[in-house]
Amino acid sequence: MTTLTEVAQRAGVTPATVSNVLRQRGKVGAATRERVLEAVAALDYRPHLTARALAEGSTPTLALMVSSIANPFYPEFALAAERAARRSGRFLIVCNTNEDPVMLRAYLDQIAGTLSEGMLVMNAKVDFEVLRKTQARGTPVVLCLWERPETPPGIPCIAVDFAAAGALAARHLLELGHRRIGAILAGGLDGVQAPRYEGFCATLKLEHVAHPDSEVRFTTDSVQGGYQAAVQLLDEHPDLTAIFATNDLPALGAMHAAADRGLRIPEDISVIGITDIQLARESRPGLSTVAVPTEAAATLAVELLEALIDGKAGGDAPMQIAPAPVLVIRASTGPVRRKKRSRQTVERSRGKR
Amino acid sequence: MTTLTEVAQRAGVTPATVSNVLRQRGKVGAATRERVLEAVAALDYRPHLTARALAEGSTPTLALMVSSIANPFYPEFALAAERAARRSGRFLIVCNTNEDPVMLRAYLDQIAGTLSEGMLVMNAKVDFEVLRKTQARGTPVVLCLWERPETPPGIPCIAVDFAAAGALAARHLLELGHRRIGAILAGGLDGVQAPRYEGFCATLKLEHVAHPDSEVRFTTDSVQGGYQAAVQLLDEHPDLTAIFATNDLPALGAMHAAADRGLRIPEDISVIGITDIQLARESRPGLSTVAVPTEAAATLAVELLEALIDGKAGGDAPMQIAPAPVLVIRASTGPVRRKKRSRQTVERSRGKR
DNA sequence: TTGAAAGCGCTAACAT
DNA sequence: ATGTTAGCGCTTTCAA
Repeated sequence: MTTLTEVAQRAGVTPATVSNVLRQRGKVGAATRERVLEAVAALDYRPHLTARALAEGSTPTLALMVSSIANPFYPEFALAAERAARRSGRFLIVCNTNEDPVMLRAYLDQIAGTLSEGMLVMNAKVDFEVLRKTQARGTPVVLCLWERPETPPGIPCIAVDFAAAGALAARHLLELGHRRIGAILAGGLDGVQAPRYEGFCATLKLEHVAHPDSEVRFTTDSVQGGYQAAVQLLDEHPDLTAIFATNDLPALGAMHAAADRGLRIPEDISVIGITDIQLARESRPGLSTVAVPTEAAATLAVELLEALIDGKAGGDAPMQIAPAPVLVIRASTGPVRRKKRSRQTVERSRGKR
Repeated sequence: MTTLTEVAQRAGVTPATVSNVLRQRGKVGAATRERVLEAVAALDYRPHLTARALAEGSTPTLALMVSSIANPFYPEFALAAERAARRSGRFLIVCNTNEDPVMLRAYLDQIAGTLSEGMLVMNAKVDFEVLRKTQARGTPVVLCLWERPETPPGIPCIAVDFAAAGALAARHLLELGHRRIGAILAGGLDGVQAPRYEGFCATLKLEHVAHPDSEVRFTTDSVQGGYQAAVQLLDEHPDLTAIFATNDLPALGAMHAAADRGLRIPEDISVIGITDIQLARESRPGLSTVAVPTEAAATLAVELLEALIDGKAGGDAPMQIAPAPVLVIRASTGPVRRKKRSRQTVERSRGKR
């Protein structure tokens, strides 16, 4: 490994001078500058970022904590976050906590403030106390996708109005004439996706459309989970004309379930999700969904974190609201058909498939 | 931020002693040990990994260069790599080069040997010279998925026999009776996926099954690309009874194309891919594919890199071969149906046999 | 068993 | 315009 000192020796100057030309600090004579650059090139020198970090008191990296890279949404977010980080010359360390709070804590303890200057947290269930402690120790923390804009968590964060997303989905289905809509909630009533369901319910209520508890299913945030939930819903409520899922993955599963039951989408049943992940575009039929501002939220999160790092904002920085979710109509939703499906139709199609 | 020195002061000892108890070096009296630990707890001390790295001459991180996190295969690989890295207490920095060789170079230049001890490279098109230079500068590099086991690249690597994967796919289709098989090659004849296609062709040839050039399409490694390629193939060669794609994403696209054309899968047309990404399991019908040993390759890659870092292996380390790909039969492939095809078609396939 | 001291590679006052 | 000096926080001989 070549060091600054070696470059300095070869160029016949001191390390300080080399550092100056490298950092573009100016105040270096053109001649020496030349010699230094020549030496740098000749020795194939690369600055040692760790040493620089120690000397400067900060590392050019940000850490992103995700609960599960397996979920296709995270890579999309991570990609956007990395782009934003690179804009200010920072690297991104992706840490996968596997939904494990212990792992999250371990990461926070180990890399916050040492291997990285700041932490982006996307974890579903996080103990805010742990985040506050990290913050108190001096490393800025930003919660990336806070789902309740109406109640700031007391930690710097980017909020996304997920309730509005749920409402948008509900409104879309209502406008298409649907009145019997099954719902699939990934995670449960106390989970991070609950606000989406609340927004959905509120809109139905507003329009005086009944939505009995028997028409909701709680499941995991996966295609698989959505599939099973939809199977139950479809079997127990053959009069459903639409299904709303709080996330695209389960919505995709619901589409599969409907197809397996011989139901045509959207003629027999409409399906809508939330997020607009890449897959939603690529499914057949294309999944109607409510797009969440992934890119914008990631950019805002990085920018907020950087502001905190640079001291331009404090731990009491106001919550920032990401752009509003927008409805994306594809082929999985359509007007309700007058001629309702009868029990028999269902049985028949089931047998056929 | 609390430093070692502060802890030492509070415990009434020197930094060296604190370091010793923290590193479990033994040789510290039980009493002082107690006091030190107490001070550590009281001050909520966390070692500064950057400082430690500088003092020790190495950072506990590995970098993984991927060409595009957007491709769902990479997160799966990254997840496995991270797990393996954590086993030895290392963190993983994920660097997205966006298929851009300049970005790759920039990352290599900046973080190799400073922010990370070693580099895992998964990029499709890499300039080996750049990798060798990095290696020469002292930072180990491992190529994660070398696709030509028969010709080692001269850089430490994990090889996956992709040609065998292509052969397996071909054999499976042949055994089902298919004789007219369209192929979709993501990337082109000089791309990283070419060996898969070569393996496929070789097997067909071995069985004397014709595979004219007009029945291949080159496209991008995406659902979209596969869709378009399949549309062409299907339109121009209505007698095709199966489609082989060099990767799961385009295979999924091909399934969509077939469905859009009113073809039933696998009754009218069989589709098979390579890799076995999560999506292959979740598609409808489930995609038959040839599973690549993602987890094993990632683990091997990390272990090889760590061996290089620890000096247990040199830059001339032998190429390691990952476990052989295995055929995964799901619902997208089935026996050829004679009656579905035109008379002419049947005769033609018979004639070729 | 504990302490003192040197130094990892770099940066940043402060001198000259 | 360039050099000198003093660290950043930690580890690690080598002494005591």
